[in-house]
Amino acid sequence: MDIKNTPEKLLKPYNPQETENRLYSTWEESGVFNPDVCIEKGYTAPDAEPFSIVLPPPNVTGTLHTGHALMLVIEDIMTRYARMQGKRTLWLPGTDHAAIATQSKVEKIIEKEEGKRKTDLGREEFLKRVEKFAQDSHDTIVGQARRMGASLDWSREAFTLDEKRSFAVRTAFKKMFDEGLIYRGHRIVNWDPKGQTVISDDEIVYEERKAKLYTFKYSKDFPIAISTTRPETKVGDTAVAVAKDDERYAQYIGKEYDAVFCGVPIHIKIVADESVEKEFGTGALGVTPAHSQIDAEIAQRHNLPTKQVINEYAKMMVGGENLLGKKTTEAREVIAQWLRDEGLMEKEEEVSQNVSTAERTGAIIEPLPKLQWFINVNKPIASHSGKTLKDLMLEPVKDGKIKIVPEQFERVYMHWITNLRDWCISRQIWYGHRIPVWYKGEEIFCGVEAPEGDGWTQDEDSLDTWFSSGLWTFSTLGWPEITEDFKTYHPTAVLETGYDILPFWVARMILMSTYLLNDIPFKTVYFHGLVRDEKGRKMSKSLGNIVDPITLIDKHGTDALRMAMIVGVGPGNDSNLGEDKIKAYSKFANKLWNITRFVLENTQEIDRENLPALDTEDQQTADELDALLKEITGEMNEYKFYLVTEKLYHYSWHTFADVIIERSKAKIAEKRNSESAQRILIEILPKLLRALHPFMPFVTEELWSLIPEGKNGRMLIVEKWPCSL
RNA sequence: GCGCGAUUAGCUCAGUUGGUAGAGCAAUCCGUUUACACCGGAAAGGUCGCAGGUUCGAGUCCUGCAUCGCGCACCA
Repeated sequence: MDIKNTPEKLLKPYNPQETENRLYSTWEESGVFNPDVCIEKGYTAPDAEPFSIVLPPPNVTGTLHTGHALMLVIEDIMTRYARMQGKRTLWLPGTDHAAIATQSKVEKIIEKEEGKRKTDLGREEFLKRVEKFAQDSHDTIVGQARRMGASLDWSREAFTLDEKRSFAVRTAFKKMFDEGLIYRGHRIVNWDPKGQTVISDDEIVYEERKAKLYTFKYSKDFPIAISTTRPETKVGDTAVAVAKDDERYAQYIGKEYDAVFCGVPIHIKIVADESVEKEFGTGALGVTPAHSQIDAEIAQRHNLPTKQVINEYAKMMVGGENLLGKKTTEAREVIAQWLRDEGLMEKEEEVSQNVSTAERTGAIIEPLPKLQWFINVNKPIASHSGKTLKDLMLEPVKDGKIKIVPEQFERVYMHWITNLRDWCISRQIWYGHRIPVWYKGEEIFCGVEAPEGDGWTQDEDSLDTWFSSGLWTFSTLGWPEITEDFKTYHPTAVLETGYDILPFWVARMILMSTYLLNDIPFKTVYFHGLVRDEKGRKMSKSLGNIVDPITLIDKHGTDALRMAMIVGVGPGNDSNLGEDKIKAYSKFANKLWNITRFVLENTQEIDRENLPALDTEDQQTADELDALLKEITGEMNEYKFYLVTEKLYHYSWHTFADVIIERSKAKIAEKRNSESAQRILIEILPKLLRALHPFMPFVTEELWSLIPEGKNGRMLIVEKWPCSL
């Protein structure tokens, strides 16, 4: 065979390192990631159906991990597929300032490197440092996304804390404030004594620990014994609650007692409450309204006083020298010893209990009464015909306007919304959107801009980061301005993210969109699973098994990593990323390379203007491929990429290469229907490259540039998908 | 406590609407160096967690159980 006309590079194995960055630049410079350019250049019809995805913005807390890599791969597949279908396709990038996460990361760095605290630097200087860190992280992340081959429209990039998004946040806040959905109130909140801020229920991580359950009486003449793992809070008790129908205690209900508990005078009323279980412990519950959510609710029902005994630093606020100023853990021991000494202790038993800790700082949460901002999820909204935010969040999923893939997460979503409590949106941190509320004496002003006149001070708190991310599908498109982009691309087609983020983010986007726009934010939610190591363990710093996706790319190429992450991994399923699997697909890239070489070398003399007829055998082969393409197109539309990739892999290797190409060798050598054999080769190859492009964009684009279809036509990225259903 | 998922070849996992099991990796044997050794061919390997049920027929549907994992709640 004449090798002269074979492109030089095909004579060596496929080299992703030489190819990938070059091709990404070619795509980016040609502007095809931008749907406007695609229309301008005639790749997309001006009236084409829009398809949009907003990138779940990675936190600017460092670098991308394998979870991000998976997200980029799946969304890039969706985007490239839509683009090849001729849709007006936008995949919009951005990053998230991630308030608490970023701030605490920078705090840790400053403390480690300079031994300073944020208060040593002051708000302004500290924020400068955070912004510098955020900028660096952003640059890293953007570079990494490019390495993944992500066809994101960088010209539209957004940041949750930039000028436009801040304006959207203030606009949304004011609307909710004016309608009474945002309120300020004293409530028991999750206080993080280390981070010195409130956190939401979702930022709590439960850790199982061993604890001691103490059973005792407040004093010798107190009639009922109670149990607790936290005796130090008992100096703040104002009642004992028992079950209504508990005969043991019925005679005491309504009575009041005075006692001196470890030197602190307390006044206890006995009440009957429905939340008390007779069988648990002694069947009596010491009520500490200031330091327990449940107790606060009991206190409210019975009009009991609230007595705060623990401060923001988790230290005792009451008692004599033995208690005052002590940490809660120390005070616990002091009180336990006092109970033993006084002969009040009835029982001490080891129990295991779930301790609430803060996700970011690891500190044990101290429930405290605090003045905070909340979003009321149960208030009927006049502008939405009396529906509550909860209703607005439930409806689109119930009605099927929003589909969740895989389906089982719909129930998880419903369950979560149904149990939703008011959302605490204020945080005592510096980095983030400052609450757009100003005070002057008794006056309060809420506005998109600061009020006119002197003497106003802005609220010190900032907003929960999820407030701004809730607006993400439309703040990125220019809202509150009604832009062309907003009109074209909202609601977005798909929201693709990890299932662990469902309550945090997905629910909040639905809340914001349905309330502010009267529209859904996306039509489909696609959840991907966790990426674990090859042994199925969660990747974690302490295990030292974290894999950097960029290292894998350097070693095996982006296409190989992408395939390894997709093949056989259904939506919502966790996957194990082993290097063997990646190697297998880097071999596959090379196999495609050699397939193309063989086809080019063996079909050079064929007359493309005047193609010969196919013999029966090859005609059947052609029909089989069309059937396969039809099948996988259906699966693409159902997001079953794990099946499509497996089938394409198998077809390319074990049908096209092992059967069809092997057969053609014999036919060409024996001059038996050799023209038919050549024609089937040049028919199959371009179709395969098109179908594989969303998954393996680099090697397919490179090969496309070497075959006549690509040499004489457009880039593969803007070519047509090989099958229309 | 409530809910969800998993249990298939040595390992990691596929298996669309029920028709006597598949892939990758590993291991065995044979072959090939003019598309590709990042190759080809062959053989081997499974009572599809357990027990019932529906059915002509169940990995697939139903019930119960076991083990593992996850989420939510409780945690006096």
